[in-house]
Formats: sequence, C-alpha cells, structure tokens
Amino acid sequence: MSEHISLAVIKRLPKYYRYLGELLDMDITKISSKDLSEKMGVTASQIRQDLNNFGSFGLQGYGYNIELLYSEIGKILGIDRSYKAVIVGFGNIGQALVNHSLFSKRGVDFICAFDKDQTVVGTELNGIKVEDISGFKDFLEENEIDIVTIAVPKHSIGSIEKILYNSNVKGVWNFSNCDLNSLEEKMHVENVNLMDSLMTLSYKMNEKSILEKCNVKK
Amino acid sequence: MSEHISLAVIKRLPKYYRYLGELLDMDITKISSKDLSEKMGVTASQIRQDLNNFGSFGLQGYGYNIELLYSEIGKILGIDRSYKAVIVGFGNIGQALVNHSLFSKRGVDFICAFDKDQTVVGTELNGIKVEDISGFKDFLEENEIDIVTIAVPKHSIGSIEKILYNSNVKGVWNFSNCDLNSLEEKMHVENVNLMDSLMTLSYKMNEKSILEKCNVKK
DNA sequence: TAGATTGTTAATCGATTAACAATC
DNA sequence: TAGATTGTTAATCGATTAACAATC
Repeated sequence: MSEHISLAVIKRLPKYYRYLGELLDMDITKISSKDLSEKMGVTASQIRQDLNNFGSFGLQGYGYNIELLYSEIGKILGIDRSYKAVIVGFGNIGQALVNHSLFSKRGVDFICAFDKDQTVVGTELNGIKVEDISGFKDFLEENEIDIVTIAVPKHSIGSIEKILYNSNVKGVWNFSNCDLNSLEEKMHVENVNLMDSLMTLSYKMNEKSILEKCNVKK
Repeated sequence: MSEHISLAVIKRLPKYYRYLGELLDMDITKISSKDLSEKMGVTASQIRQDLNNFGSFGLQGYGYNIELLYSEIGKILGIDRSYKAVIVGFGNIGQALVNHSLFSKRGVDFICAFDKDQTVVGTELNGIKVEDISGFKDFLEENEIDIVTIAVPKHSIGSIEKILYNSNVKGVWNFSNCDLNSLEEKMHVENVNLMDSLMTLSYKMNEKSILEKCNVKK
C-alpha cells in the first residue's frame, strides 16, 4: 500500500470515474483493463498500476465489475462526502459556477458568495446570496467552511490570501490568474488558470514554427 | 535543440511568463535562476533546463534580463499572434468567457457564438452575436477559424465533435465534461474539465482518511 | 482443465536534480 | 582578475511499460 500517491495518478482518477460512469449508463457490467485502456487511450498496465494503489478491485480471468469499481473510485475521490463552499468574487466566472448545477451533485454546496462591488452585494442568484467582502473574515470564523472558491481579479488576491491563511479552510479552488504559494503549505489548493490553459493551447498550435525559429538562432 | 518539447515543460511556460510579468511591473530589470526559483517554488536547475529547450536567453555571471526573457517566452507562447475564435454553447461558462476581456489581450478574438437554445439565439453580448447551431458547419467552411471553444453539455458533444473532425480548425478549447479522443489526432485539444478539477481537490482533502481505509482492506 | 486477466515485480524510459566547466 | 551565474552534461529519481506468476 502506497504511503503517498503521485499527483499524476490522482489526476487520472476522475477520468476513470467518468469513463466508468459512461459504461454504466450503457448497461455494461464488466470490462478488462485492456478494453478500458483502448477506450481511454492509455495503457492497460497503467490502469492496473493506478488502481492497485488503492486496493484490488478486479478478478483474475474476469476483469473489473464496473458498478463496483465505479463506486470504489467514487469513495476514493470523496464524492460521497459533502462540502460547505463559498465563492469569493461574483463576476462572470463566479456566477457561472453558481449556476452550474453539476457541482452540487458531487456534494459541493455553495452557501453564499462575497464581492466588493456594491451593485451585486445583496442580490441573489440561484438561491445564493451575495455578501459584502468586508464580512468575509468574520464569516469564516463563525462558519466551518470546507472549500473557498476564488474568482477575483489579480489586484484583489492579496487580502483574500491573508484572510485564508489565518482560517481553517481545508481546500481552495483557485480560478484567479495568480498562484497562492503561501496557502499551499497550509491547505489544499487546486488551480484552474484559464489564461495559462489558453497559452498552452496557443503554444501547441504554433509549436512547429516556433521550434524552427529557435533552431535558426542556435 | 530539442525536436519535441515535453508537455510538462510547455505547461510551465505560462507560469514563467506570469512571474516575469509581475517582476516587470515592479520595475525589476534582472533576475537569476536561483532568485526566480525561490519566488516560484521550483528548482533553479529546472528553470535553466526549461529555457534552454528554446535558446540561450541568459548571460553568465549576470542572470536573465527580465524584459528580454519576458518577450522571448511571449513569442514562444505565440501571444504575438492573433486567433479567430468562436464559442459553441452559450451557457454560463460560454458567456463568462466572452465577458472576460483578458483573452483578447492575448490575441484571441471571439467572432461569434453558437447555441441551439432559441431564447439566446439572435441576442448579443459584448458585441458577440449568438447564431443558431444549425449554421455551425457551414460557418466553419466559409470562415477560417483558428480556435473553437466548446462549452456545451455532455449530450450535445457528439454532433459538435463530428463537425469539428471534418473542419480545418487548428485548436479546440474544451470545457465540456468529455474527452475528445477522435479530435486529438487531427488538431490540438486543450481540456479544462472543471468536474475533474473539483474531484481532484476533493481527493486531496480526504487523502489521509482514504489511504487509511485502503490500508485496512489490504 | 484451459483460457483469460488480474496483481505485482522487474525493466525501461523520461524528467528532475546536481555538478561543473564555460564565460560574462 | 575574482565572483557570479549561466548552459550543459552526468547522476538520480520517479513514472510508465513490459512481463509473468497467481488465480479465477
């Protein structure tokens, strides 16, 4: 049994979960690592290695029972739990997340949102009330919040980071265009950096011509 | 000069770019790989290795000129280029992306959006008109589109994927909860899977108790 | 029993880190 | 020149793949 699971493995778990869910929807009951590997575009070896970090879910000569494996990976991912969450920054991204019903299906319940813009403070969307950011610190002290979702512009990050550093929040879902290095030692931070993602796509689309140019220079 | 750059390196480039931009804003003119490594929480070795995939941008005994390095990484990431982009699926996420002014600063111009919901078709947001999805195929044939951003629900993916497969689109920015395996052979696909990201965070927050449970079983 | 497929160990591959000669 | 720091080669580490014994 592994003491620590590598991030590469962890990042693949939700993908396994998705594919198994799709197979379940198609009323398929079993699958071998080989068949699953072809569907997913990975190696069968990798699937078996990954799963065996957490236990032995298969049966020799048979394969994996999809319903059982789906449920086990779900437990590993903690989707049977429920999380109290808030959103800081009620701009476009923040509002999109609140409107997205899918998250509550995975046990993430947004309690309320915070913003400093007085035109949105006091409004309500999808049952989520927007509070003034000035009350954020006290709110975290009075309520046990599991996940704080950050969707504020760059220049507002500093003060949010400080408040979170002195809180008991367990996880941060960071949509801002900054890293939160100081928080990473105290809590779990998951980054969704849209700008980084777009620039990665931009790089890939130009890789050939860029590498040629570099070659000339050298 | 490397023939192919590993994805791990590519994904770090936007991060270098961000940190160098911040240093520029602070009017700092030079930095050593050691100082930058401490700021970013990576090793100096890794920074030098990464950069030397593309050229020699530093000066022995001095370090790196920030303005020059920033500009060079920008070129490598292709941010001096401009891309014609459209959005398929004008729900919460799609609208948030259109409202986000930051992307046009990186050369990504959204021309228009497509949706099948007749209540949004014909409307306009931020100068972006929403067209009926039925015209999507023809539109791609008549206009040279670089990037298609996908933000539709799972059940609408199939038909979109087919249209894209037969198009000349160069890059896909995929916000759906599905992989686009068939497209990956023909174009560049960059995935932003919010559900996967949230489940990764959920896993991290519970890792300890989960691994203990697995230990008992074994 | 024979065939299939897992769980797991061993081999390979690639990425990260360390070390140091080159050189500003 | 002496000190600093790069570019680059070599060593280490970790992750992926291959192989196969265990076993259903």
